[in-house]
Amino acid sequence: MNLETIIKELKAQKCRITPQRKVFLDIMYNNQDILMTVEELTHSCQLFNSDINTTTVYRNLELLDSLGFVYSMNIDRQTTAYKLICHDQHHHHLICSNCGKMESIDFCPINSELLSLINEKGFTLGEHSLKLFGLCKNCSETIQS
Amino acid sequence: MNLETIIKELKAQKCRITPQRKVFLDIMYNNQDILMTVEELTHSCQLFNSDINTTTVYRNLELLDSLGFVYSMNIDRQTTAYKLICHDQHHHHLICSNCGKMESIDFCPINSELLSLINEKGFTLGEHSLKLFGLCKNCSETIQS
DNA sequence: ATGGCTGCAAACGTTTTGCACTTTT
DNA sequence: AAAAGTGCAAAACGTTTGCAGCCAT
Repeated sequence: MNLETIIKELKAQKCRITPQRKVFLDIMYNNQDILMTVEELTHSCQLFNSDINTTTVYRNLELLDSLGFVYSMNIDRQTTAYKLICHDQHHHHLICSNCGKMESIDFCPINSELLSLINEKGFTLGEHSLKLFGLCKNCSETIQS
Repeated sequence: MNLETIIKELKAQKCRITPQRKVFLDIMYNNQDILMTVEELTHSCQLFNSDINTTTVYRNLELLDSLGFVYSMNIDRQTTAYKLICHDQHHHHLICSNCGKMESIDFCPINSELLSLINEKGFTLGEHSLKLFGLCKNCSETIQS
């Protein structure tokens, strides 16, 4: 899914593409592999448009979130980080415990053995996600040196 | 892993087992399948000991967290929920999107196909977690009626 | 011209901290 | 007796909201 698709969806919702929003969307799109805090997002946006306010970042995050375009997680006790969800298709991930980078993998764990196990439990399967934590190539090299 | 093991570990860290802490640990242990907010934890603790303060709950959560015994997640934009991590062995989970209940499954997705894929990417595997979201038996029956 | 978007400042709710006191060891 | 834990109140922090003005459509 590309940026144009997201912008099209926003326009369909009667949202306007202001300069601030455009910069925000660019930043989110260009960093779709990493989790970013509100502070980092604001700072990155300000490199392109000095008029962007933290409040605006929050409001734009909320907007994207309401359309299901945002994935967020606590990175520590009082910091939440965000990233864009650009699901071309369904994917599972390698996640670097050091830098937070997510890399998609072309592998799905759902097989017949698992499905029959789920059935036995009376569980109705919805979304699923396989997350493999560890160190990405880059970080494991950096940390060792 | 049982409660005694956790208490033993706490004592090894020179922590004291006060009445408040004991109640807190009991509550965490007895609710290890569900995510609980600080408010819920405090309220539950107060049913057993009216002297437990929110601050104490926070401090005990932090203590357990520092020993790696706590799993936490944002359940909405401004609420975090916690649960005890009692890993007898490594486990994967069915998670009910409605009630938050986690049920362990005896299945692991790591196989040779996946391992060679990870190797190709230069990724160093650490922890991994398969989460299957959906509705537990109980909730799917309740919701349909 | 309209209605959505923004920045600012103030408000809000959760989490943390300082301190005096109590309790476990 | 010493060290750790507690409750309370205050502080700190991230996030949200109200409002007046601005700007994309």
